[in-house]
Amino acid sequence: MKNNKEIKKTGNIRALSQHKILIAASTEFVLQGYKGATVQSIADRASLPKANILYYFKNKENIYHAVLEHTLQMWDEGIGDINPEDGPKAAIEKFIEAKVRMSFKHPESSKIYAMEIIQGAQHLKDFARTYQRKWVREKAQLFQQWIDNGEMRDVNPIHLIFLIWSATQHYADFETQILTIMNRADYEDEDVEDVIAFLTDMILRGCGLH
Amino acid sequence: MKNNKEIKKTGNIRALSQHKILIAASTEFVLQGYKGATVQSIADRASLPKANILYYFKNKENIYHAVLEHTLQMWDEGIGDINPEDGPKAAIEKFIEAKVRMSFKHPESSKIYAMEIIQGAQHLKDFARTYQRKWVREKAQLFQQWIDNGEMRDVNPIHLIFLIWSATQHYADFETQILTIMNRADYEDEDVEDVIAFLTDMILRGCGLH
DNA sequence: ATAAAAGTTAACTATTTGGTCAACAGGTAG
DNA sequence: CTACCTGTTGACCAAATAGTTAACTTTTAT
Repeated sequence: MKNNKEIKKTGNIRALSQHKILIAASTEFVLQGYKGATVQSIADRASLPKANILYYFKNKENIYHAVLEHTLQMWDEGIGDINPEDGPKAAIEKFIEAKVRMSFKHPESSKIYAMEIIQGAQHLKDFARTYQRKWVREKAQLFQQWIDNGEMRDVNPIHLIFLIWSATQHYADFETQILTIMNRADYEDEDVEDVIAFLTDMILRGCGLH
Repeated sequence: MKNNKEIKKTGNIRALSQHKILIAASTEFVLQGYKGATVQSIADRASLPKANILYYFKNKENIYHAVLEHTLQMWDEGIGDINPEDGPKAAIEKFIEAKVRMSFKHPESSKIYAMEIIQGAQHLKDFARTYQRKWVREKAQLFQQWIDNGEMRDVNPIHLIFLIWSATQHYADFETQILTIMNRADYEDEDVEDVIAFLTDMILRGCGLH
């Protein structure tokens, strides 16, 4: 008696609670790290009793897994797949724009991802080894074709991808530092456009595509 | 009876032990985060009994502070101060080279620094607010002068500094990911030169300085 | 030679924390 | 109405861990 229809009410409260917990957990994991985030602190942030958290997620590691999965989904969406039809200029423009918007919209996702990688990617090794490696190689090959066709300068495509990743994610991961240096409390909408314009300009020129 | 002369032998074992502990602690903090790194794990890695660790450092937070201080010293050295005499081209070249070499030589420092910032820079707020903000503004002004003199393209100097920081540190912080994607076990000396060449080329072009 | 200082270390303690459990509440289907 | 499933929650426990203590050894200064 558990078909998809019946999960309207029951499934609703489940999904709602789980989502609330996920958001709270994300914040805690970013702020305190995996070990530093306690089930109690997640519960407090979600305004639920601790036992209720453990009712929805078997244990703390499960919560973290769910958070990571959520993060990877974000990554997938925000990566702005490169389209061969576009040619190098439009492709790079779209890619940079997608990643910058992503960074400003979901900084926690970027931060959790970054922390996971910095600490050795214990939970993401497989992801990087399979999915991500394939993605990078494919896109690098695409850039190489454009280079061979004389459509853009001869730059190392893999390093180019790394450059775009690092430069865009920086605004999410190092948010605190950047805001402090710029003496601001928060980013403004304008900042997003500024960063897109700056990075697009710099990198297109670097590729001989201005 | 404690003048500087007497600290030759006594000070030696102190300095030696403290250094050994610092190195071990750095690794543990990177791998496990602040809360996740236990005094015992640091002791094990340093091959010392736990009580000995607490003899040299009053408590865990003290160890972390020492590690952070050590990291900031690294940062200071590795930042390769920008010299106004050099002009924009040489200045950017030197800056990029210094930061890239730094990243490959002391990835743990970069990682600890990155984690601290990502988590909200609780221990580094003052550093960023005073020292770092001043540094960035000074250097930005320098770039602005070069721009005004027509010595380089009109690009936002602050974002330029962020770009160089992010692109260079990426190879330290995301080491794991990059190696996995490139299907390698470790970086080679050659990689350092490749990255320096790639980033210098890209960014100089972006600044109209090729 | 010896006293003081510095360093070493096992054992212990108080606290924190992940996870369990059992009792209870609320809604839903037949 | 009633039996069942889902969800809620306080109380509890065992393990982990930061930090203390006190006994002991080694080094240094005179």
